[in-house]
Amino acid sequence: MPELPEVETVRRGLAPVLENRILKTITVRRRDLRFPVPAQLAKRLTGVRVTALERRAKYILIRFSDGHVAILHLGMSGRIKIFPQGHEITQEPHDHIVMTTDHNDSVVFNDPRRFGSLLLTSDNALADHKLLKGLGPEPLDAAFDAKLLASRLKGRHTPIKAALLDQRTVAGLGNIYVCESLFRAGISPRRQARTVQGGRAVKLHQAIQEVLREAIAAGGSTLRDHRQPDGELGYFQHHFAVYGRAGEACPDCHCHSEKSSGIKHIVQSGRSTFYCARKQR
DNA sequence: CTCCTGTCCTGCCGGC
DNA sequence: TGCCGGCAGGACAGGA
Repeated sequence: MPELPEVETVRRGLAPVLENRILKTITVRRRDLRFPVPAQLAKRLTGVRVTALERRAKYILIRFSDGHVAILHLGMSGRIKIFPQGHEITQEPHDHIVMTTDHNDSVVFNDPRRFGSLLLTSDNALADHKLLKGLGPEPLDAAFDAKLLASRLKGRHTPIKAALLDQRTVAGLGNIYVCESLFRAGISPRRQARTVQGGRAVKLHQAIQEVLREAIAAGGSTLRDHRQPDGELGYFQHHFAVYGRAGEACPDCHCHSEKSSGIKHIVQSGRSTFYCARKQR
């Protein structure tokens, strides 16, 4: 589920609840997530103050005053629920981790498919952590420009769709926002990555940043289960130009007519791709 | 190295 | 109505 905009939305919802708070209780109901939740996690973090919530790619980093850093990934179906102090905590299936702060707010990590993970490291080991080490640039950082994107795509003999899904190229894009970015840039998902240089790289860079910024502003996209931590729905899904719209006409286009059948749905490296063959080359 | 496929897990939806 | 196959927003591990 969650790509960069959804993860950023979760981070923003979580920050006011956790920052500068001491974790009073941490309950791990299921440890067998994508990676086992460290057995000592609760013991290490209980009674420690949270100093900051950050995001790197699709990871949420929870920093603690003693140098610990918790690395949270929501996988495909992970969700964060917040129960403000005084509200009844309703339990649901797949509530794997529950924590409560010294303000009596509760934070619940729910993940039916258990592709998510919660790991623990320390500030000085963070940069070298195996999950973070190979990640490409943050797409919304100033350091990420068209030139850097082009250099990351140079020489790559894989479709641009696959290259952008690869977190080592740019970190944080997933299936939806890759499709949407390629549409906006007018680039076919089947185009060889190495041919996205010069003007095409400029357009793609701009499209990626626009799509991500707009999606964050909309609180992310809600397909099945993404909600903001306060329960509000994200609404960027209403702005999808191509994702999930096979057979429809794409915006301002005559791709759906007697002679063409609208937005195409193909499968690339095992994932659905949606695009307009008329606008994307 | 790079690239591609299989795999983990549960829930839901459409078709028969 | 009920069952079953296929598919889902991710990304690692391992093979070619």
